[in-house]
Amino acid sequence: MTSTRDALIDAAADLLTTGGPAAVTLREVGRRAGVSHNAPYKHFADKEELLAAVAARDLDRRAAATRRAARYRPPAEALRAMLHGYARHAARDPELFRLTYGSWHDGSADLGAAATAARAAFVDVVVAAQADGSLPPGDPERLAALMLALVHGATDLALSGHLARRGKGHADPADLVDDLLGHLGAR
Amino acid sequence: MTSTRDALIDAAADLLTTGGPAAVTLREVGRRAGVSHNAPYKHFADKEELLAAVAARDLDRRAAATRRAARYRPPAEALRAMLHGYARHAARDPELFRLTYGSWHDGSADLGAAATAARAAFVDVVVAAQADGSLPPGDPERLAALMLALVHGATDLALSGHLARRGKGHADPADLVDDLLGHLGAR
DNA sequence: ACCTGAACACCGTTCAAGT
DNA sequence: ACCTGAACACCGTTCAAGT
Repeated sequence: MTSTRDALIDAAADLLTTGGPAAVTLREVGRRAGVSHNAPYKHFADKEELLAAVAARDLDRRAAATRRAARYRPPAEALRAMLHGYARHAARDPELFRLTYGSWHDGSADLGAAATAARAAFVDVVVAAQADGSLPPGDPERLAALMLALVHGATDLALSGHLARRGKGHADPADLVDDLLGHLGAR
Repeated sequence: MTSTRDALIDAAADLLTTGGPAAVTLREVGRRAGVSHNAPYKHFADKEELLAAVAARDLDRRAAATRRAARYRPPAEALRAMLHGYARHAARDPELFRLTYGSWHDGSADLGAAATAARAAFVDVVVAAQADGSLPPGDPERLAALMLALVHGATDLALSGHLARRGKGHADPADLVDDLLGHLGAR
């Protein structure tokens, strides 16, 4: 049993993934959800709030995937898996990635909570990696921010074509993650 | 003497900076440039191409500012100044930053050339910093990519509110740049 | 409480025409 | 070569009304 609200979020996410932001029209969202073109206004204040709900759902799923990547693995390995997973997810659905980490939707408390939860899952593994000596000491939140910023930036630059594409300078986001972990002394 | 084309680019950049992407309408761009609402089509194939021209101009200016930041300074200091300048520029004009590094405008060869030039200016300083021992050896383009990805990611996450805002985990993009340089052993 | 259909203002783009 | 004004299709949003 999916509520109309969930059907609207599904439809919006599908349209975004398939056709980019321009394809997400409330008219088409309504049509796919089997309701009229302005039924969305009974569930969301406006289009931006609908998109914020799509982003919040993506963040929730990422946080879950991040925690899964950490299970049954030594911290250093879990760390690498989480960061690689971040880049892989973005490469698989660039439009959704851009929405989720795009311009901030102030209206949504859900989004803020989901973002905090996703970050917390990552910080936990950083703490564990520091405890077993595979990451240097220091404020774990700040070290986590360093790694998240790196993987986010590498991913975003790769998507927009601002990373050298070929030749000796070529590097995937995953390569840059490995470079950073190497410089940090993670084993 | 500014051509109509330059006036259109100016108007579009102004509107973007002031009111975000939604404020950039061809009608208002034309009005500010003193022409009709579809005169832009005589200079650009469509709206996207106009925005690509705005982005290319921004990249050119950044490349120039990056080279300026490197003059009369030891490499390690120049490096830090360039990276801090990157973050500062983005904080000063977030909308322009998002446009320039946002979804790729395939149509524009100018944009690709401008992006390559901006990157090259940075790589030169990395090479100099490696030569005087303030950066570790290795492929300079790849090391440059690591630093650019970090400052880009930190900046983008800060703009979208995905970086911890307060408390012990708080870190500016500039702080994360310094952290990375510290881990790389830059003096 | 949730939904519909008509309507409004606005936008990107096209086209025929002007100089 | 560059520009204008009218027109078209489309979109987000509002509103009065229905169950």
